[in-house]
Amino acid sequence: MLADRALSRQYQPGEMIFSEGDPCEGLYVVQAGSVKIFNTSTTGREQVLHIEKAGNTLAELPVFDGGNYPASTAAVDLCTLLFISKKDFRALCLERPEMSLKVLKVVSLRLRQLVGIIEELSFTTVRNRLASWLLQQAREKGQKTPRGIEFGLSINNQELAFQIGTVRELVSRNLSHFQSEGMLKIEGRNFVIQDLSALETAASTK
Amino acid sequence: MLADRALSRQYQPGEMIFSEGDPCEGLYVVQAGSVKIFNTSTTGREQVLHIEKAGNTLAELPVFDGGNYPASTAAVDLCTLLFISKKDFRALCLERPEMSLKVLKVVSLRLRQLVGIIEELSFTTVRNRLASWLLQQAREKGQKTPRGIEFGLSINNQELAFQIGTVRELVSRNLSHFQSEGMLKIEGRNFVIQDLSALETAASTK
DNA sequence: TTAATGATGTGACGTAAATCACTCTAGGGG
DNA sequence: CCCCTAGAGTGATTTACGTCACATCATTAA
Repeated sequence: MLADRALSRQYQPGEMIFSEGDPCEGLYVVQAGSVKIFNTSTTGREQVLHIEKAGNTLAELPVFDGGNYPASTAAVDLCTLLFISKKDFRALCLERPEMSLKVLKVVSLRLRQLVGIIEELSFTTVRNRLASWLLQQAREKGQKTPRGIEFGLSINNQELAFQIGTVRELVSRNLSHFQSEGMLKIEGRNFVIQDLSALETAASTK
Repeated sequence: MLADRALSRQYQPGEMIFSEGDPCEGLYVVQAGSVKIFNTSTTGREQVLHIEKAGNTLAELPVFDGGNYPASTAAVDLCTLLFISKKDFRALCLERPEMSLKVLKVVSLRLRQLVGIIEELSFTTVRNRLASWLLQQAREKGQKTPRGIEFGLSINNQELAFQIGTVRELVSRNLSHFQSEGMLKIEGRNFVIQDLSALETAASTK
């Protein structure tokens, strides 16, 4: 069985799992916690490609095309990852064809997300992307209250900036704008969306 | 056999094959000519994701995750495409496991390219990307001559701009710069790279 | 209580990018 | 032969972005 040969390991928050350009040994399954996949610029900026939570796989691609990892991955929380070697996984795919289709589905979804990121980077402003990001958070974990839609944030502005492809300062400034325009209220790390439709307008490109 | 149920059709240069958001019916194989896969902004700009030449497949992703096409595709040249329905292709993958691995390899490569585009859009300037693009062309079809590395271009500046995610004017301006810096000579649609290493410097982010 | 640390908010500034508005040119069709 | 058009080149301008510098605030450690 596969699990016999798989290797489980724990990573500390912030710890690197692998770096862009590293040779690919196999793929990972996130068992607990969450990890971020990202690129780094020479000046220290980051562009987050994806956040992967428990239950999902990670780095499926280089298993099949033989190349190196195209991006880096680091633990966000304390997390546990299961490692499966390239060889074992390929064997499994040949043995069970339906497994391949599942992997294809995962990879397809990822491709779709990357296309979305490219579209955003090409055609939208930081303001647009930040508004979209807030709406996304609201959808995922927002609570409807009399004051609006509320949710808490576990990351700082720096990390948020990396997720929408910009820098800390612009996040800070644009959040201020949203507040002065009355569509958002921030208390510490608690966010209240007061005017959803205004935020939706801010998220759209026209 | 698969070919029995597949449908071949010819497309005129510039003709749309499908548009972003269209429901996915199946995938295509490029038999002749080439197509471009791209996104469009509300203001009419384009971002080319990939150019697909004869022999390659197209739109594999939505076959497996069931979503709509995430980008548009149009014929560049006069070209012929073979259409294979979603159902037929999925059946084929289950029947022949090694087929799945091949598709996975293609999709992985595509993913890798998209990550590359994101990295470029996030961290490089138009100048960098244009230099990279010229180097890429030189590698693909450049001829070494006494004057340098020569190649012809079949597309106009507008199309070139879309491929590197910018606008016509910036391409024109940056090509002028490269010429006045002595690393490039343009005669009509014929390009001569006179100083390769200078162009490589211009392509790198430092 | 104080010092130190990390995150945030913001003004000022420089630069790259996009847009607008033209001009110029070459080539094709009438 | 001339007109028309598509593509290219280019100045002027505006806007968005990123960087630097610094002040503020909260939290923690000493």
